[in-house]
Amino acid sequence: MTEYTSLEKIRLKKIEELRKEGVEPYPTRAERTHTSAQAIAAFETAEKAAPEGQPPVEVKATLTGRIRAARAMGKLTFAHIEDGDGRIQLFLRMNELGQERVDWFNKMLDIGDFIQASGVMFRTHTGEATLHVHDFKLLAKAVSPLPAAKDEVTESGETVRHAALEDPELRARQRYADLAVNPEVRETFRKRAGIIHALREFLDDHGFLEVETPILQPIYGGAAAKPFTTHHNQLKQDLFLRISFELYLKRLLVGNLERVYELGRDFRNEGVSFKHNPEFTQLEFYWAYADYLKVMELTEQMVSDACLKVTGGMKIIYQGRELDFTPPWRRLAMCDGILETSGIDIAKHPTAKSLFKAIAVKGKTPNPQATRGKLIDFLLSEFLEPTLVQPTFLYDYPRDISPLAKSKPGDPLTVERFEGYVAGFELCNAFTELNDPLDQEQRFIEMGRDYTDDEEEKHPMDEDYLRAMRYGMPPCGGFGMGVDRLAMLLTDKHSIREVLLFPHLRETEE
RNA sequence: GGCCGACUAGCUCAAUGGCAGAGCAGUUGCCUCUUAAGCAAUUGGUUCGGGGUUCAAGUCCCCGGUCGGUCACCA
Repeated sequence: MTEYTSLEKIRLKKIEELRKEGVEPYPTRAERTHTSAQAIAAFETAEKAAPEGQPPVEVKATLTGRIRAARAMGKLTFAHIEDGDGRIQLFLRMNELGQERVDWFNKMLDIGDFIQASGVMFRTHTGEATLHVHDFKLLAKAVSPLPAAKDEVTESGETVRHAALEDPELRARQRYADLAVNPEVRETFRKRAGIIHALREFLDDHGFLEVETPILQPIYGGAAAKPFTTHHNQLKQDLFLRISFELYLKRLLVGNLERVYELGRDFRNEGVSFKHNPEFTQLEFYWAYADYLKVMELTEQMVSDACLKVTGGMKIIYQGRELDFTPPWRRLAMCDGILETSGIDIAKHPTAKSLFKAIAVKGKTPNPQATRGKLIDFLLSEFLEPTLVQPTFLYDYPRDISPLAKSKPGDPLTVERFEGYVAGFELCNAFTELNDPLDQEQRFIEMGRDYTDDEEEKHPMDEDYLRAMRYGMPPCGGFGMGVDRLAMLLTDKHSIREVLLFPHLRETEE
């Protein structure tokens, strides 16, 4: 049973009164001729077209929106409504509406209600383009008051927000309220949509086919992560929510679909942090006859294209630092980067034991059980990652942490893999894909051995994937990117929660 | 999961261990160019939950919850 606050009870009473008066508080139909921005633009056009000293041609408009502010002055009322495009001021006067209607507006309508208002555009004494209201109608009554923000525009033109909805928990839990009162939040999600649109458009234009592969998978793979598990009752079959799209997309290359991509959700049953959410949006593409160098070039083009389309330029400010996405991005061999930042030359340490000692000398203590690859990964995150602020491709990774990547010719310990780093975190991951079925089978076996102490992260052998590869897979480059992280960069948000409409939150007692 | 911090009216925030407050929102008036409108009056509280110390707890202690930060985990 809903417990209503005193404010809500007052509004519920108003709803009762409205019904008694024969006014439907939730009418079925609404009309609108202009959005707020369109009405203002049409009025400004009319003003410009008018001859000197002559009044502009009358601009009639029917607007819809949510009441965000109201200032009643007896026989006169000013209000602001907000729609998807912005805000516009309404002007209600007893001369046109009669005292009774103006009083009714003030008494029965509240901030948060949706209304429809018709009238003629004019400019107030203070110069604001305003709708002079000749008729209005309630469209939807709000029972609960919005956690309202009030904006004050100071003389210097700055907007000061008063009593804003700021609590990050409440903003995430009640995203609808956050969106309703914080216009910049709506802008963030418009940008996010713009990024996704730009990525899709770029890949479509480059001949890639968008595909959809299973989210429910009998065997998970393509990344080292703990999966969510579920069960199909009728088939009595355990299933996993995918942790990546990789193995399915590469099967399609076997099927002669030469360029494929998928934009969708991955699920990983792991920690939640400012850059991790249990479900997140991933972009993967696979490109026959390309290698990781070609993928690098396509990546910097694709990301800079999205940046240009969404922000209007190649340079952005992220958390106070300027980042420049203009291609070409810096390319840095991982061993060089690690040598520069840590002083350790991994080429001189071919075994885990020797590398561990070298790290210990530097005063750091990684897990003593770690493989050589894991130790290199440790060096990477400990020393190198924080220095990778400008977009950088870090390339050539250790083989034993890259079971799906092809070895570098003449260097069996290294694979052709790169990761794109921006602002100190990983944005994307790509490699020349391993297409040798015998080598691939060997890698699965190696992974199984290395992870025996951690069953959940163990890479299961995917026999069907190997069968596909035995039919012949063209040489190819593959790519994966956390789209949420790109959205964080391009909207200047520190937390992934700010770019997810409904981020994962703990359950609350209701 | 560890550590640190926060949680008080619908919103934003105050309150040496000593009567729980302000602004906005709400309600009732006045007001025909306001824009955080103004003026006058007024309503509104399980101080996150539970336990303890004390003559007295929003404040101190313990347990729990949620959030934030950070570390760990995370190819």
